[in-house]
Amino acid sequence: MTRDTQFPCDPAGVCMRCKSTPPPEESLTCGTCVTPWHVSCLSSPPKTLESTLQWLCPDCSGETDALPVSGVAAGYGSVGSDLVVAIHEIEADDSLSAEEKAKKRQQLLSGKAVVHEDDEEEKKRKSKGKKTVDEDVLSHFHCSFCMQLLQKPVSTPCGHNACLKCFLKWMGQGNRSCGTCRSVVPESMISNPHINLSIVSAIRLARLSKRVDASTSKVVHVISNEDRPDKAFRTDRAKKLGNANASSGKIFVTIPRDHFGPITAEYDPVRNQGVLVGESWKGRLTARQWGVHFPLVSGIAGQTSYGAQSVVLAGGYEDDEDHGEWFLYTGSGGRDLSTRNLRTNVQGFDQVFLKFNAALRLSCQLGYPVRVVRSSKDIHSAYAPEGELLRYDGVYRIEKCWIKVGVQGSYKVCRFLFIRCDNEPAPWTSDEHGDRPRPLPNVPELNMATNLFERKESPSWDFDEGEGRWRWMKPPPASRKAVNNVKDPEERKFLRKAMTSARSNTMRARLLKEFKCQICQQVMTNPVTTPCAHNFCKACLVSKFAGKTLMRERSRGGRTLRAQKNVMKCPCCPTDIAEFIQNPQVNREVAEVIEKLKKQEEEDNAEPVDEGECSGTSHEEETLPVSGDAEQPKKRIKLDIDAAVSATVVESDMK
DNA sequence: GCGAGCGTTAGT
DNA sequence: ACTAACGCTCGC
Repeated sequence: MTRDTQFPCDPAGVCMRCKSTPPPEESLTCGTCVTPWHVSCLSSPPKTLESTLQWLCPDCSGETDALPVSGVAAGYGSVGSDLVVAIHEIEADDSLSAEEKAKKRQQLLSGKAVVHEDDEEEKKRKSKGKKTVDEDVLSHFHCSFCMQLLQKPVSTPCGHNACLKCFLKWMGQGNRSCGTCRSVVPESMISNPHINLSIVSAIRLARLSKRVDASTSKVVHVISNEDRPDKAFRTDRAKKLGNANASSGKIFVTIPRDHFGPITAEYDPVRNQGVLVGESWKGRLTARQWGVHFPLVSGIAGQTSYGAQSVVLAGGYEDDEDHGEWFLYTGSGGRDLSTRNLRTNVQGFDQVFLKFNAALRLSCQLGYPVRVVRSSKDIHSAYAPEGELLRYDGVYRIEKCWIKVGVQGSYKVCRFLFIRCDNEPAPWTSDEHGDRPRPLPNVPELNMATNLFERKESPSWDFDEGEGRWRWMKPPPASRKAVNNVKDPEERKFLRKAMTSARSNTMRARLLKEFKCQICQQVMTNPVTTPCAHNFCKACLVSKFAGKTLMRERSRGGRTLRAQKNVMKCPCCPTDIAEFIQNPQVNREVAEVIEKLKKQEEEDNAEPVDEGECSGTSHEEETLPVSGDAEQPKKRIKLDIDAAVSATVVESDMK
């Protein structure tokens, strides 16, 4: 999920979005708040000279009020976002007045009308009297006039903050002093007030964090994911013991576990391309990391009353019959697991349409696309990948399912007829295009089948003749997977604590960075804001001009001339701040926020994390793989003549 | 190469 | 809480 957040340039002229310093020709100053912005980082930069001259920044034009809509479901046109659906629902509700609708819309967009769980969390937090970092920041930055959260904040030399509008209004009434303390405000600030960008950034960051909290806290596995290493790993101790799966790694895609259909680019923040047909992975752990098939052992991913999302063909069941574009799959269960060794196990009893088998049957009934992964372990299949790999082969639909007696003789197995229905060609073909609807194959064993089930309703995923591609003809099922997948309550508690702590730590660090003194580059102590809206430690600024007096005595040839004013340039810009230097006042609101953030940091650092609580997870391994070392899937390279010539880099699975 | 012996995850 | 699940590694 991407969030289109726009940021202006900071007081040093560095774009807060791309962190570069734009040259003057790429910098645009807002006509209203005189804030500089980096043109190439604007989502909708002005197109004509005229509009450039009258340009209003996203803050002043209200552009940022609109939350970007994301998370459009795969293949289902432009509809499908929960947010869009919710807004449509509000609009369609005749029982609401226009005003009520507007209010509901606003609540929705500001994240207030989100999940009940979060409300409960919120209540708990409030009852405990604990505020989050962002709440704390927001609560500090009130305008001294309107008492609302600062909008385009300006800071007076006496250290008080106000909205630009309120400030201008006050001055427009003929006042020449601070609305809070009645100190005189210099004429230069009245005629040319500057926005205090440090405060702007702090408020933006705090707001952003609130939004992120509200929108992601429901999908906990994505958050807890961040504590995981990029690679799945095993500890040395675990290896010695033969403990295969000490920990699975981070999930790189943003789909929930119960996501149906292809994994498209919008779910792939890492590469922004989605999972392509033909991509392969070393093992189940890495295949899981790219979201193609979540279970580590089970061949079927699914839920009884919801449907099955994916299957693996690994040759574990002798009855499987693979014809590439279609195959016969055997259900799960019915095995004698007494020795707990799955691969050597034999059928011990009949399979029934329960659990995963029921999930597959439901996907058959509703015509859902089921992701198919082939494993090189399937030595009987001509279509299995070579090398020790798992390969994503695209989506298939289950057309029929039934029960037959398995090849092992005395026990019944569930059978599923899978037919390919993907928009990308299968890895074993040289076709340019994906599948076209194909007739049902002849399946002799159907003559012996019992409990035959066929789809009667129209399939959810079907071929659109007009568009010439497969797509969701009915909306894909909304994800039901919301809550933490960590079941152990202790582990859950620990993760939750670690998560919130980590998140607020980052937020705190980022906020503190926004309050850096432009002279010592440290977080400011006794912050002062110049009339040109640059922030420094009081001590840094004063010492910078130590020894310099406001007036300069001049003498020539023994004669004393009229004293001349000393020019003292702001360390960040050419503004003369000599007057301000005479009596710089600490911006108390900024100071308080900094102090609180620092205090929280100290408290957190003093509180040791009990590692014992999370034994067996990431802390055992000494040599944890680091970020950037993420194992990316291999894309199978299609061999054409040109490629073959330069194919010294052909992937290992092509030998 | 086989299989013991373990591991994690998630459905129910 | 229980347990099934087309896995994984190491030692024999």
